[in-house]
Amino acid sequence: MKNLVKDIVQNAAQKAFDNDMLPSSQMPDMEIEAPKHDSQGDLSTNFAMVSAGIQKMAPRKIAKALIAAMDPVDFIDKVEVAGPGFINFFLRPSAWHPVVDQVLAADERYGASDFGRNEKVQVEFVSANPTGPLHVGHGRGAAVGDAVGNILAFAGFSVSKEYYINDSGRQIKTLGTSVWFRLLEMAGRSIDFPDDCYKGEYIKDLAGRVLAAEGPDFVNLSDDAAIAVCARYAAQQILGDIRNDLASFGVAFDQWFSEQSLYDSGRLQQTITDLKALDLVYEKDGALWFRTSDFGDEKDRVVVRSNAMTTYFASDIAYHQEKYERGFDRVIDVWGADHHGYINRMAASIVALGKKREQFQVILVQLVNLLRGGKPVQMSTRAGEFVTLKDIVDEVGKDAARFMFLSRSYDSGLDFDLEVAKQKSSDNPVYYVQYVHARIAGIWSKAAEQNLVADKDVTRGKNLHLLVEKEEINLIKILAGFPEQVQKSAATCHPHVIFTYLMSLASAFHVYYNRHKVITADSSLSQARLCLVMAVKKVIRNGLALLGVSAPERM
RNA sequence: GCGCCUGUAGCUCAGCUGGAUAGAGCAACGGACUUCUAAUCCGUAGGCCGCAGGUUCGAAUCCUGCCAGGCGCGCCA
Repeated sequence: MKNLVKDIVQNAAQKAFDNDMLPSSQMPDMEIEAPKHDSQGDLSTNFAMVSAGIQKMAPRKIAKALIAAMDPVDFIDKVEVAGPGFINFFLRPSAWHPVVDQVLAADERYGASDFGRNEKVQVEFVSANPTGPLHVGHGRGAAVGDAVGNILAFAGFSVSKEYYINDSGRQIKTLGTSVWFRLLEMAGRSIDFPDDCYKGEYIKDLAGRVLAAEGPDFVNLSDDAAIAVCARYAAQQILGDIRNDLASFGVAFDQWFSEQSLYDSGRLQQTITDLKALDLVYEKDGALWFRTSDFGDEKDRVVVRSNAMTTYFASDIAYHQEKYERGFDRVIDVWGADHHGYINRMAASIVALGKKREQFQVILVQLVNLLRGGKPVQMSTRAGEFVTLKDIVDEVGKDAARFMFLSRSYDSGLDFDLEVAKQKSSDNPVYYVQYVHARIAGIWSKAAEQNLVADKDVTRGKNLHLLVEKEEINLIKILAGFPEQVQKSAATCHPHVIFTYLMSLASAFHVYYNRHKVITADSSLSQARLCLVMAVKKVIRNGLALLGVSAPERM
């Protein structure tokens, strides 16, 4: 619709120039948009205002000339100049009816596009260390990363979702130590449990499982050997739990990438060799430093410590190089806001090794405030007391949790109230939207009982010309806007755009539902309305799917 | 001290690649079920868009400086 109107404007501008009503034929960078108020028409363009400089004329004069040059079009009711020079188009209902056909025909692909031109994008998210269960923050990161991946894919990007497993290094050893000491405690030894070890209950649980698997003689092993066994076993178990929790949360990764594999394959050593060959590193105080400050970082960073161990940063450089070698044009990392200090050095390393800055993007997800009935839930990671993602999914359900995580821009902190997320009421936005889907399903089953619709798989609308009510046209306008919202969401990597869209579509439907009966005595009109609400149902489903939320037939 | 994010209705937040009269939910008050699901809808009330400058025909939106809150500034990961 917007493109149609744009063509009309451009043709009129050309014609006005040909007739000497406008001095220049140069087209400005105009916008066609839906105005805020009904009195301002259905669509509006700022053509005249942005042309003022080109035409050297007052905007309202340009607008008048343009309208005068416009050919009459059957679906346009009237065109007028308003405000500082907006040109407002008032459309007839018939202008909007084809949208319903488009939705029904495209079905689960309605809203999809080739906007991304198949560009290969990798989205890496969660990537929590396998040293403990996922918590609320990971939940928000998981919801965001997964939704961004879905949205980019829907918008025509070739997307791969990946989880980076930090299964190497000190924290895994700490995990092994933690389990080992708990195990010794169980075996009756008196142990001073170290302060820097993990203290959660799950560690004791793991210790019990190791003991059961290895047998009573296990406690006689040397510390080093036992810790290695415990570490391997515990990391494996925890990773398995993480996979299960994410699966329950509706998140599926295309790839799980092990940090340890970078050591095993020699990829990490290769990266160090490359850095030396390119003179990007130097030695100081016995350590090897990367000249990241030459590429926008605040200071240089150590990649090999004076004890010959590589840093986490070194693994990450190798890992990101490996990503680009796999052919990704763009790499998106989803990180918690507390890691923002890491962005510049990562970006610097990527630029230093020959990629463009735009090929690396970090989505920083701000922190989650977990509340219960408006009061903060006290958590202490150190003491091992925290609400896990699994706890939340068990308590409020996958759909409510995901919808809540995606309801706000990740640039803002998020208040997540367990009581609200659990409520099956209007306080809870997920039901507001899902209810639309279920209501329409209900209407359709009633219609089927009355044999109103012969074919449930409608691929185009019937009697659409009968849709003339204000609420019906409004609904169709919103349906027409879905593809654009998907693109906006993809272009900005902001899933809450879809959330906001769904809320407005759901609201428009509820208004319509309360004011008009879909099934009436008039079977032709009923059919037309059934097609309209079916289109709404499909768009709700498509939008929810992007956010990883289900669309129930019944509630 | 430096960096990132945030500041919009009583509360939680949309709107931020500049446009017309700044929106929604919750909370408050008053209404609507013999009807396809009241998990809904309608109405009322509620605003120096943190403050001060600047750019512009036009600023919640862009720039600068303040103020306030959150987070971060390791040869940790």
